[in-house]
Amino acid sequence: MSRVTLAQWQMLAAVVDHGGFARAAEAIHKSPSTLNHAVHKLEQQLGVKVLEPVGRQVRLTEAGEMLLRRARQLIENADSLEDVASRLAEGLEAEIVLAIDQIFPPDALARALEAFSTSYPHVRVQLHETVLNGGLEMLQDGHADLLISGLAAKGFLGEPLVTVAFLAVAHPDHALHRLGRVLDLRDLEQHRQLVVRDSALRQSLDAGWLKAEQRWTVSHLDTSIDMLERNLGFAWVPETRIAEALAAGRLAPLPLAAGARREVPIQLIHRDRDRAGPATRAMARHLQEAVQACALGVNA
Amino acid sequence: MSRVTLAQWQMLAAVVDHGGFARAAEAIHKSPSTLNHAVHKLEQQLGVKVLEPVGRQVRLTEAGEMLLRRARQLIENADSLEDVASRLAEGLEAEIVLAIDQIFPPDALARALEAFSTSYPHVRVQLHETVLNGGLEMLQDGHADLLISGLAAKGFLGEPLVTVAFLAVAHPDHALHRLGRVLDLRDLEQHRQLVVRDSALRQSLDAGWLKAEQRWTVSHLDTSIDMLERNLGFAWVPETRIAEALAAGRLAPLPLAAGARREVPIQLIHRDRDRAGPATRAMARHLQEAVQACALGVNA
DNA sequence: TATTCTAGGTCGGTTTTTTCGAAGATTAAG
DNA sequence: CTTAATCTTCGAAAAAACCGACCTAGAATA
Repeated sequence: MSRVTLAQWQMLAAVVDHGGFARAAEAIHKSPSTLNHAVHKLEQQLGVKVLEPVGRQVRLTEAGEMLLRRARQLIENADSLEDVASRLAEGLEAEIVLAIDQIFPPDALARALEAFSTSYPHVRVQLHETVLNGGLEMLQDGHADLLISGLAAKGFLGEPLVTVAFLAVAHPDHALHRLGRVLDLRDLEQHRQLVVRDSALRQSLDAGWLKAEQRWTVSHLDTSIDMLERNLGFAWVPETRIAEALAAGRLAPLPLAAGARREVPIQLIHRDRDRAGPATRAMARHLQEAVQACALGVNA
Repeated sequence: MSRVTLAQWQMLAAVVDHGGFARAAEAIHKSPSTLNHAVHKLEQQLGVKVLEPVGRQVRLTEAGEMLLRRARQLIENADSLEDVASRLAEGLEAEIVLAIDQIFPPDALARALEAFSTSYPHVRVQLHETVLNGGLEMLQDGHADLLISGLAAKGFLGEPLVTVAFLAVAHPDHALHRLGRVLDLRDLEQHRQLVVRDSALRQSLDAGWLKAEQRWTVSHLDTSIDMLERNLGFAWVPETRIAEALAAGRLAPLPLAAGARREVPIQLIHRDRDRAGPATRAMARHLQEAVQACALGVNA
């Protein structure tokens, strides 16, 4: 089982690129005989002539041309691999774990991830869509590098990111709308509220803000919105997520006397800001920028 | 400029795959200390720890996992490269040159090329679409490995491949059709004939079968058919190439007294059948099979 | 035609790298 | 506390890569 080394392919490439053994030797700081030896050994190992004499020079054979073309790719891959390693050596993370609360606008998330993936194509991203305490739990257990949440984490420093507006809404045909008047909390308690289940494993926070008699708990915000549109209850949901449904008349805001709109400040929280690697920092920056870009996009 | 060798990556992979230095050493017939040295040197060159001790064994670090995943690809590419070389050593051609007369059905050609490319993905194919003597010239000059032509090549052995039926056709509104009667050659001579230019560089065969007063010569059969559909003349063209146009009424066969239909036997000719490499032989076989498959396809 | 210059090819010795076996250190299990 | 199974370290031996000097041959030149 003979093995051609990368160095051999590189030397062959050098000879071809610099047009001769002598020139190539100078370029890569080797002696001509070294190159000669390496190429001949390569030919012997493969059983294929890659260079043929023409006049007093050499040029690639047909087979050599084909092999070298592929060998160049191989060399490039090897370089790329070492490049990745060198970034890793500088502290770049191989993987970063994100805990993002479901209330965070998906547009901004997608934008941030896209920007991140172009700067750090080799860093894997693990994305957890959390709800309330679920995100905090991941942060506290050290299972997440970054958390985006509407809750404050004790003992962690967060940076304000954006405020998400929650709107109490229901289907236009919902009984609460049929009342045709301003509503108070007593009215709401008579009807079914849709809440999203806390994703925490240990201590689940009670996510309902109301003691509605009937309550359905779902795992994902999307499910909740889907149920709203099917007129299965009412709920507070992020305004940006239902903008289209409101415009199309599939949902309508409830005319509450107070509290129809809740502004929840969202924070970006590092597990350990000082020890965060470059990828984590970049991801944090991209998330900030994405939020602002989306805000501008809405205004424009 | 430190260079990690393929062997180093392979040893790392072996340690991981066989679950330890000792086992891996046995598997690849090296001593454990060799593997240890190689991996440590790798780590030192990259500046990254790839293995970490856990108990009395080792396992991949996060970074190591990522790097090894890519390294495996690299190793596979290198193996593939040497594999290609070994086939080359056995006489496989790096490139085969085909001279295919334009009258050869494109369907069959495409089918053959597709089949060939799956069996010999690394062999480049140079395809020359020739006309009449042009193909013979390439064969005689040694510029083509295989020729498909309707002409017989002196001094070369050909295998019959298929017969192509040529039909004299013109646009339905063409003056020849308006005559409304059976035509003879005198009639044709009064009108413009479209002929395809011989692609030979040295001795161009006069491709026209008629001494029509007006003649347009084009380089490609497709151009000729296009002109026919634009009612710019009449011509003999392969039936299979205009089947659709005939069915759609864009073209109509000329009612000639004789010679409206010409059967031209097509041959497959090797430059040197005995010395042909495996790729050339395979290509010849695929061409034969493609022709038969297409014939069946038409019947089905 | 003879000369000279400029390539690649060859050869022996030197230096570097790789490899190995043996001894040391560490940890899980008995 | 011993034992067995790991990885790790170390020095020497083997292998290889490397170099410089010399050889050979084609191409340009006088």
